[in-house]
Amino acid sequence: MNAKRSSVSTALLDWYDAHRRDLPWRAKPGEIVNPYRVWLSEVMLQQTTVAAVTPRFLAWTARWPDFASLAAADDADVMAAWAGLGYYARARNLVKAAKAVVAEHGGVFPRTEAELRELPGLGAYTAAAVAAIAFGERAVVVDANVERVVARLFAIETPLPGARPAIRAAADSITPDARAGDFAQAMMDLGSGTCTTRSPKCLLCPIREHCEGFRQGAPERLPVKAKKAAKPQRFGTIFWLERDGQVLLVRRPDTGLLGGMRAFPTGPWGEGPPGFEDAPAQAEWRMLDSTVAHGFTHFDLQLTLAVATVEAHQSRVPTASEWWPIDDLDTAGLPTVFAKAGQAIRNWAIRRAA
DNA sequence: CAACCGTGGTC
DNA sequence: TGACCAAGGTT
Repeated sequence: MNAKRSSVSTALLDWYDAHRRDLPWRAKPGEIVNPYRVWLSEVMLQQTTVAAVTPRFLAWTARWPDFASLAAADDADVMAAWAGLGYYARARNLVKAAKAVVAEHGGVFPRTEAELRELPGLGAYTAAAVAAIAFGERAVVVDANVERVVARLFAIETPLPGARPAIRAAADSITPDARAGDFAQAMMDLGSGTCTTRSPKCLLCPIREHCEGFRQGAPERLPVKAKKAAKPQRFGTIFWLERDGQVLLVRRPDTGLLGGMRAFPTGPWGEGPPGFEDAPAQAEWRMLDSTVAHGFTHFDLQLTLAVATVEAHQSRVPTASEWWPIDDLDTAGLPTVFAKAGQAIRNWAIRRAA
């Protein structure tokens, strides 16, 4: 083992033993690791903060505690349980992967990085993290925390994403053969609490003396990142169709934006001014004055709200739709953009009634 | 390989 | 307060 690998990993693991965070998916020292919980937490934590994941992880594991229960779960229930977490392909892939574990692996999670990589929703990072944390395999685990720590430790100046190969090689060079899972979690704890994006707490860092970025001064400028393109603005209309205290919901197609989620009917979102063309039924549509704004990863959306009421007998509506009690709308599992719109319309109705 | 895919936390 | 960001994956 090279000298830097040994000294960095030893210092970091000692620090981890003393300062590790107590998280619900983390086995306590001496406790048996549960691979299902490790996998689930890793997927939930993809591009998602610990603060947002923690309550959702607890609720999810209470309802679906293992691969078998998740593989047998109702799709609509799973998607509703994921509502608000974003990147909904993760939920669709969780079910697919759980079914594959039951059907193709006899209910036992594969333990090598290569086998894990074959399951839907497990990419390079997650397969390595599960192999290391759940099964103790030596794997090079590189997430955004590790990228930041390593870019500073080795003073890598190449901008992301171009620096990925060099960062991965550097991470490999400091990953120990033993305790690879603890090492990965130590790097992530260090990155999230100490080697933070804006103002790293270098005086508290256990590997400061090995850090080239610290030695040079101004480690916070690393890693260098390419500038992001401005987000385009799009417009759309959503349709609130009410009938006898219920509102019409549809299920979005399984692919694409908000795929597989319950939603209000809506036309395509584009440049044009909003209109009534894509209404789900013939009715006296009325456009509300206020709009709802929502930001997605790669565009900003301004939604116009169209409302109408129909009588029970005139209920010619899309086939893949359902009437949902308005008073129970919070249980429908709507993605945040539609939850916002629904709340705005209910607020409008309350003001109007007053 | 660059575009697509969400949302809440954080300062 | 808005801009940036987070335990990324898929196509």
